[in-house]
Amino acid sequence: MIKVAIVDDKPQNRNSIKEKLIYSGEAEVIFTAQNGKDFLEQMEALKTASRPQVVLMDIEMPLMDGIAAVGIASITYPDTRYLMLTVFDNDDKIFDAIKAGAAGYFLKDESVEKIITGLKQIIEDGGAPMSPRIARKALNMLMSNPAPATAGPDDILNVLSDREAEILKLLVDGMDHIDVAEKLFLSPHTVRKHIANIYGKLHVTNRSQVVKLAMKRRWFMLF
Amino acid sequence: MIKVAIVDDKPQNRNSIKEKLIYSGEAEVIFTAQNGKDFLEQMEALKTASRPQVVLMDIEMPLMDGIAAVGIASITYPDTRYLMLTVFDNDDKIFDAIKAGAAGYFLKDESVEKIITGLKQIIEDGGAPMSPRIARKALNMLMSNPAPATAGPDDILNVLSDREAEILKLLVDGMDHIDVAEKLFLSPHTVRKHIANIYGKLHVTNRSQVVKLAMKRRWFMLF
DNA sequence: TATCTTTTAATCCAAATGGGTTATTGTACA
DNA sequence: TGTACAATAACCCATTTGGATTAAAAGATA
Repeated sequence: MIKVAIVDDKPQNRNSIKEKLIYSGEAEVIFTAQNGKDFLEQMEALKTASRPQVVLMDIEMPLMDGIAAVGIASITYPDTRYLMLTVFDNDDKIFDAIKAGAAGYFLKDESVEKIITGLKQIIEDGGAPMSPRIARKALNMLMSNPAPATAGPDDILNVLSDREAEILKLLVDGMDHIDVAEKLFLSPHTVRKHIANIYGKLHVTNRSQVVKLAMKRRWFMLF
Repeated sequence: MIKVAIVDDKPQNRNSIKEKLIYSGEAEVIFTAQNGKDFLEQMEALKTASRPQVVLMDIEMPLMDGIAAVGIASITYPDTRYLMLTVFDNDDKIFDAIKAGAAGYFLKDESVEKIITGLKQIIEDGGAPMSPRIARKALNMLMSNPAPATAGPDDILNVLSDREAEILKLLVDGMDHIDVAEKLFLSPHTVRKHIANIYGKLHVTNRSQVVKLAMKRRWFMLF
């Protein structure tokens, strides 16, 4: 049973979706809310374990709309997934919602089967219901803000030597060249030469930039 | 004029694309290369400012193929964008190339207009040419990559003042205290005082540690 | 063997950094 | 109206850092 919450300002919408989900026997409706503010208050009142796994959230609502609510909730309750409810598939607000932290969306007149399939999918493999057009737009956004997980630890070793990679890892851990020298039984001079070579290869000019790059590319997953 | 490099093992392919681009008057071909290795050597020989903005890269080539080349180049030259050249739109290797760091691809028999449009787009708004099918696949890959987002009681703005957060962001971008002072019209003394306060609040002792922490917690990457 | 790369180590200098301390101004809050 | 805090700015000092250059030894490769 998938634990779901429904947020919509129109009572008939809430009830219609709720009944569909309950009738399917696959989902259980933890609570319903009338707007973003109401939703956040009800989430706060619940214990962690009893919070919904998925929230179906209308975009346009009074007091606090769905985009604002997702923006907050996706930070404060990151384990819950957020799916928007919309009438049009080409709504620019869908994209705003994805930026705010929504995983995907359903059309309001979607069949029960499609909704249930989508819910299962998002719980099981994280795949979110989304049209190719929106997917494309979201991807562009992710790609322009350089990508996580494109280059793994293997790729960095094609660029840096083993020793350089070893030293870079220690730099990322916040050590200075003296610490590194002691840890690796090297002269501080040697360590500094390696660091200079690393900067050259990665085209950065200081410690912050190289740490940022290494973290962004997730080169050393061991922390 | 968009600065482009072309990498393809077949001379007639290189020339055909090169002439199309030059004829359009929109792009300038910085250099051409025969394979991945040749490409990397020519990149290394160039000064940063004169490197291509976009590289059109064939996938299958002798010595070093396009995927391996992009894997390395997207790390060593992250400011350059990489677009693959392929015959088939459903080639699984396109997906491998995207994982390695490519932004998108062109079909080899694409019209000049489409190529120019694609090049402009990638420079201006980061949008990469890609079919919806491939986009969806790539998006799923990126989305399944978990988002840590452990905000809450730890939320950055509850700890740091607005000014401190502003300065921290610039530090993460690799600026030193002089750069920050100029950017914010402050005295370098003031900036250093803020930095010291940030370190104190976050319990770190140097630049690397604070950059690592900010990146790990994703404080300044709302996506 | 000759050559290349990696790793090691050193020198020099100028600049940036970290760790203290002190002090003035402005704003918000009780 | 006083007090707290944020933001501003300055001073000190020792250490770390970045950049440039040189060079020796070990290992791999052709």
